[in-house]
Amino acid sequence: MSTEPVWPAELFTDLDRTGPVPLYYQISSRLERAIREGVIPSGARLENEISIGEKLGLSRPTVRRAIQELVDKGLLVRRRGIGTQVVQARVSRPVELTSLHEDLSHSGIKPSTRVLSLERVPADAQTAQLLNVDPGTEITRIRRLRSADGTPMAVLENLLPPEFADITAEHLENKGLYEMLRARGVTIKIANQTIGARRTQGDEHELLDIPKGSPLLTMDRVAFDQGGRVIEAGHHCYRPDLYSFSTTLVAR
Amino acid sequence: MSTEPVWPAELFTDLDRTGPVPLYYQISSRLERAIREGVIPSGARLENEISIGEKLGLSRPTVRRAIQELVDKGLLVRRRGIGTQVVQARVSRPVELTSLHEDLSHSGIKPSTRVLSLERVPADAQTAQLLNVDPGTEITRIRRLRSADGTPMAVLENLLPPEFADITAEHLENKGLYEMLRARGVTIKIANQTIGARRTQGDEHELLDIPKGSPLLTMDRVAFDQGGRVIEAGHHCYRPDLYSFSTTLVAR
DNA sequence: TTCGTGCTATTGTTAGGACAAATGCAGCGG
DNA sequence: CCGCTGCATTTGTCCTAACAATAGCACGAA
Repeated sequence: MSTEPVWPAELFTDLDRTGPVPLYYQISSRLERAIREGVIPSGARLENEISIGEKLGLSRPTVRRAIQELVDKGLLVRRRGIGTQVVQARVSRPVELTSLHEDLSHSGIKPSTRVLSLERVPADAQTAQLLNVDPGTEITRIRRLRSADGTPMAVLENLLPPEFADITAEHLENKGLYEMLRARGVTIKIANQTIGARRTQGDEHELLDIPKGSPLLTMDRVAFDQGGRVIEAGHHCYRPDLYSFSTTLVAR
Repeated sequence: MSTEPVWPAELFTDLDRTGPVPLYYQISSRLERAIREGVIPSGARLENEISIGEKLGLSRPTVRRAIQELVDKGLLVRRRGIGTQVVQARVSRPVELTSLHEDLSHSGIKPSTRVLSLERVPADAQTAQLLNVDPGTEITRIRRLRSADGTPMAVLENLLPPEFADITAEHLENKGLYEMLRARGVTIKIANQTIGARRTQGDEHELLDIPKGSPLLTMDRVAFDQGGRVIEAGHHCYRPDLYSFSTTLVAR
C-alpha cells in the first residue's frame, strides 16, 4: 500500500475475448513487452495476482498462468508471502527450436545459403540407426554453406529420411530447411542437441576461410515430430569467432 | 476402449496427502520414473486426464499439471482430440542449473578438483561491470582444474563478489563451488550461459594434457540470485573430446 | 465411391472458491 | 534492548465446474 507502483495504461486496455488468442497469452505478451522495453523497470514489484485480475476482469488462475509463462522465461521471480518481481538480470534469448537461418533473419542479418551438394545415398549402418530406417534405404544428404553478410559462418550437413526425396536445391537456397519442412506440414516437436568442439576436417577450413586445423563449434541435432518419427539429423560446424550459443537457465 | 493400455499398479498406490510434497509432483515423479524405466513403453497412449484423476482421487487440474511437467521435459506429447502419448525419442538430460561437479557425480564418475589459485584482487573495469560492483572492489578469483578418474577435463575460472571473501581452497577441493554456495544459504535463480569454442591459451594445454593450440569448448556463465544480485561469473574450458553439452528442446 | 455432416472423445481455456504456507511487521513481554 | 507471538499479505496448492476447439470415425447423401 505504501509504494504502489504506477502501471502503464496500455497494460489494461481491453482484451480480445472473441479471437482465438488465449487471454493468458495476451496478458503475458503485454507484460513481456513492457518488461523488455523497460516500461516496467528491473526490480519493480508487480501487484498481487488478485488485484491484477480485478483490473483486467480476469480470474486468478488466468493471471497466474500468464505470470507463470514469464517466470519460466526468467523475466519474473515469485516468492510466496512477498510478491512477484521483475528480474534484474539481463536475459538472453534461449536456444529455441529454430534454425540458424531464422535466428539470423530475426537479428536483422541477411543470411545466404549455398548448396554444396544434395544427393540421395543408401544409408549406412550408423546413419540408418540415426534416422531409424533400414540400412540401405535411400536417404537425402545435404551439405550447405551458410553465410551472413557475405562472410561464411557455418557448414551444415543434414540427413533426411526417404519421404523428403523430392526437395530441390532451389528450395534450400532461399528458404532454409526448417521453414521448408513447415511449409510441407511437418512440425518438429522435440529435438536432441549436443554441442561440442573439434578441429576442422577435410575442406571445412577452405569453406569457412580459416586456417587448417582451427577450432570449430559443432552442433549435432536429431529432430522428431509429435509421433516420434525422425524428421532430420544434422551435423553443423560454426566458426567460433562468429557464432556461439546463449541460454538462460531458470532454477526450479 | 479397444486398445486399453494396462497400467502398472504402483502408479495408483496411495498418495501422501499430509506431507509437504505436492500431489501433482508425486504423480509426475511416478510417471517419469515409469517412463524412464520403460514400464510405460515409448509411444504408449495414456488414459485421458479425467479417468486418471478418478483412479487417483484427484481433480483434473492436478492431473493436468502433473502431465504438463512431463510435457515440458519432453517425455510426453499432448494433442487435443487425440490424447497424451509417451514420446518415442530418447531424451537426454537437459542442461541444468548444476555444476560440472554434480553432473559428474550423478553419472557415477568420481570428480576431483585441484585448486590452482585462489586470490583476492581488485576488480578491473570489465570484471566490475560483470559482477556489478565498483571498479577496484576486492573480489575473489579462483582457478581450478577438474579431473574425472584422474584425467584432466576442464579448467574452471570463477569470479566471486566481495561477500564470499572468506572461502578457502580446502572447501573447494571437496565440495564444488555451487554446493558450497548452497550450503551458505545462497540460491541461484537465474543464469545466463554462452557456449563457444577457441584455441588453448597460456598454460591450458599443459593443464589439460593436450597439444598447444588445440580446440577448447568454452562456457561463460553469470549466475544471479532471486534479487538479481550477481553470485558468480565463470569462464570454463573443457576438453572437447571428453565433454559436450546436451539439451532436449521442446516446441511450444 | 467420395464427400461432407454430425457425433464422440479428448485436450485447451477460463472461472471462482477454499485452505495452506511463507514472509514481514507490529506489538508485547522479558 | 531483544526475542517472541500473532496478524496481514501474498503466493502455492487443490477442488469443482463449464464451455471451446480439434481429431477421428461412422454414417448417409450425391
